[in-house]
Amino acid sequence: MFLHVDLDAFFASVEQLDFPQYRGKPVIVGGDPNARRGVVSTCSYEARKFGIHSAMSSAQAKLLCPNGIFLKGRMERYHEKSQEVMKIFDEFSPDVQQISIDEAFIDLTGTERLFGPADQTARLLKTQVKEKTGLTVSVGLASNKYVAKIASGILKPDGFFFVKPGTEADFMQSLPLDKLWGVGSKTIEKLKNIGLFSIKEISNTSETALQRVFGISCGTFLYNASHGRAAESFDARTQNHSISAERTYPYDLTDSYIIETALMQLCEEVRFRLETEGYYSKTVHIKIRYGDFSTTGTQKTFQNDIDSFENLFKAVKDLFYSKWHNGYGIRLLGVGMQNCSTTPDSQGELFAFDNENLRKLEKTIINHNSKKNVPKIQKARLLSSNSTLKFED
DNA sequence: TCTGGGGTCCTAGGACCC
DNA sequence: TCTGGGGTCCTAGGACCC
Repeated sequence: MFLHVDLDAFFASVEQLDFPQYRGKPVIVGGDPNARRGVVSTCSYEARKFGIHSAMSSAQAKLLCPNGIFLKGRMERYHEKSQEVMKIFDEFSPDVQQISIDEAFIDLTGTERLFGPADQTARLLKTQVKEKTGLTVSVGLASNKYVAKIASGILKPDGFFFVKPGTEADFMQSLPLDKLWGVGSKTIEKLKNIGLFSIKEISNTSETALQRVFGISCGTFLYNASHGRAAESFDARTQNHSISAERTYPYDLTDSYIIETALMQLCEEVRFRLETEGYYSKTVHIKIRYGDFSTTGTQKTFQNDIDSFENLFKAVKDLFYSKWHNGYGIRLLGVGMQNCSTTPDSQGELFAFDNENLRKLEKTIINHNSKKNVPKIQKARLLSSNSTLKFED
C-alpha cells in the first residue's frame, strides 16, 4: 500500500503558522498585486472562497479580494518546513519519495508490524505532522501510487481518503475527467473531440484505439489510469537533471545592452546553483518569450563542461543572437543547463588551463556568496541594473 | 487583468556510425 | 547504382505538474 501526502495550501499555511495575525484570513502568496505580471503561487482556503486560485494573476486576485493579505513568499522558510515534514515521513517508512516541496509518496510495504494496518498508519501520520509541525496534510491511501495521488485530492484540506484494494477502477471511473493527473487542458480538448467526456468512457475504449490517437506512451497511460492501474511513468525515475533560471520582466525588453545584462544576471544564478549544488553540464539552453507570448528557444551541447561564468555567458549570448528576432520586445528570458551530472567530464580538464585563475576567483566568490548574512559580491553591471530588471526592490 | 518560475517527460526529425 | 537496418546523440517544441 502507498500513501500520497500533500501539505494543504502549503506556502500560505506556513505564513499563517509563523504569523498568528494572518490566521483565519485570506492569505495570498505570490507576485506583487500592484506590479505588472505577477501571479498567485498559493493561497489560503479563506482566499479561495473569493475565487482566488493558483496561477491567477495577482492583480485579478486583488480585485476579487481587495483586503487580502498579499505576501511575496519566503522560499527558504518553506524549504525548512518541508524538510521537517519529510523527516516525519521518514520515521514511517524507509521508502519515501518526495515529488515536490509539498508532496511525497510513502511505501507502506512491511510497516504493519510497527504501525498497524495502513489506514491506521495514515491517521497516525496526520496527527504527528499536525502535532510536530503545526501543519495539516491531506492523505490518499491506495494499492498504487497513481491512485493514492488522486485519492489525496478528494477530501481537502486535512482529509484522508482510502481506496480499498479491488475498487481502484470503480473509484477512478467515478471521477470527472479533470481529476486525471497527467492530463491537462490540451489532452482534455483532444479527448472531447473524439467523443470521450469521462474517465468511464476512456476506460471503455481499447488501448490500441487510444494509442492511435495519443501515441503509444500517452495512450497506454490514459488506458491504465482510467482502470486505476499504476501508470509506469510515475514509478520510473530517471536522472535527467536540469537547472535553469528565467524571469518575466515588467516591461518588454528591446535594448541589447539591457538584454545582455538580463542574460548576465540569469547566467550568474545558474552558475551559482551548479557550483553550490555540485553539478557539471555541457548543454546550455536559452528561452525567449516575446511580448505576444510566443515562445522559442535553442540549445547547444559543447564538447566540454561549461564550468565558468565567462564560458556560460559567451555561449548564452551566441545562442541568444542566433535566435532573437531583432527588435521584437522580450517579455521573458531564460537560461538553463541540461543533463547535469555530479561527475565532471574528464575531457574538460585538458582545456581548462587558460581559465584557471578566473575559475578560482569565481569559486571564491560563489563560496562567499553562499554564506548567510554576508554582503554579497556582485558584478557592478548587475548592481546598477536591478531597478530595471526586477520586480521587487 | 493577460498568462510566474522551476522542473520532467515525450516526440519527431536529422546527423552520424557501423 | 539511389541506398538496409539498428543504434545513439542532439535539437526544437509541446504538454504537464506544483
